Amino acid sequence: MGRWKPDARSRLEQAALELYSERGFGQTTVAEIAERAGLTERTFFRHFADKREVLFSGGSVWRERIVNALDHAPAPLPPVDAVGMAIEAGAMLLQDRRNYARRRQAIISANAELQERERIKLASLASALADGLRRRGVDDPAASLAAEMGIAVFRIAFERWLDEANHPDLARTVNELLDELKLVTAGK
Amino acid sequence: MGRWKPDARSRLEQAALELYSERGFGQTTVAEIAERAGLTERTFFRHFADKREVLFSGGSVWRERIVNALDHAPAPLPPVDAVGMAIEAGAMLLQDRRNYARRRQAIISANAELQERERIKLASLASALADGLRRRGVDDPAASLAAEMGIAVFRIAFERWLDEANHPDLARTVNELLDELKLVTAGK
DNA sequence: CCCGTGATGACAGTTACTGCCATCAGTATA
DNA sequence: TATACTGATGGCAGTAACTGTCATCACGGG
Repeated sequence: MGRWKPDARSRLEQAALELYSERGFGQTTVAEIAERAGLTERTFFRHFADKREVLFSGGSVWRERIVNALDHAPAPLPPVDAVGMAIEAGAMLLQDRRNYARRRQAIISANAELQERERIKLASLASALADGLRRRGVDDPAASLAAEMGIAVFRIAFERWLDEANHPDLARTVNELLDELKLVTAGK
Repeated sequence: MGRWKPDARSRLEQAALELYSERGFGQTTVAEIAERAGLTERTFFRHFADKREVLFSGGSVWRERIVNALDHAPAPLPPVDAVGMAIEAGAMLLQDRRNYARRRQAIISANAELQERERIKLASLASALADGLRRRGVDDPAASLAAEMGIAVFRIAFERWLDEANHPDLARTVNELLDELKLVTAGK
């Protein structure tokens, strides 16, 4: 074994999740997280830019999956549906982690700063999706609009999937909401 | 005259805007803002919850105007168009303050923390719009979706209005983007 | 003339975050 | 085998955002 126990980063993530759950985000200090992970506060900030980021850095692979799915969506697909496919791909990545997602979301929902971070991450994803649409030849503002629609649909689908028992399938919920979106914008 | 110079709050807003413009948000301390306003740091935090909020608290009347416009929109209007009317009403409030809006937005665009705050304010407005739609008898998820669409349209319209000379009218830009949105969701 | 009220100042305390230097196991290299 | 290098960590001091608490004192009402 090396000089230090391995997986410092995941130990920090684990410790943070536990402490944020137990006492709440605001009542947890970074020093406490580091201590539970067997590290120092300074090391925490080497792995995560700030106290909030420890809950979000795991989302990078999820994001890449979505952007990648958009790049591989069939070319003739209209922008909204291409985005829909991408979001579905992301949904599948979450499908079998509902318990973890619930636990994490309970922490976020209880704290305004964490909600800010979550929103900006989704905004950044929307921006990446708009870039992807432009790579497909979609012009602005259609690209920006379709991307934002996709994120809005995901957010609402995710919320429903988490707190209602009758929405067991996230990808399916995304699709239903996408259809609903089309009805709503058609003026129904 | 009273014991203190009046308008402490607006003096703080003014000082903050100046300093954020001159040195940037991150390079400005609250103590400096307070000093320029002829007050103390402690007093700053009595007027604003945090260093960011000083740029956003003025938005409360704007928000009320929008929600109010939604409540007064013609009853038979489909949700998306009712939201569109509300956003237009908000747009008119900004129409003759493009210079101020540009200056403020330049500050926000240069700082991630400020973008987080801006996004969460818009998210909160979306939530208020969804509430308003429910008061009009619109069911979920149509209410949430239409509200989010309205905010997305506003964001993109606002951006274009600020940095392009050929979009001089914000309300008009909102309307154009709303039409574009309908085309996009229709699969065009 | 006194008394409560409200906006402010003063000050200490916590904690998120940063910069800088030290440490030292493992690895490559001479 | 000796030496230099690297990378992850610890330690520690410093800044600045925020909070709690108490003091001050013009103003208005009684």
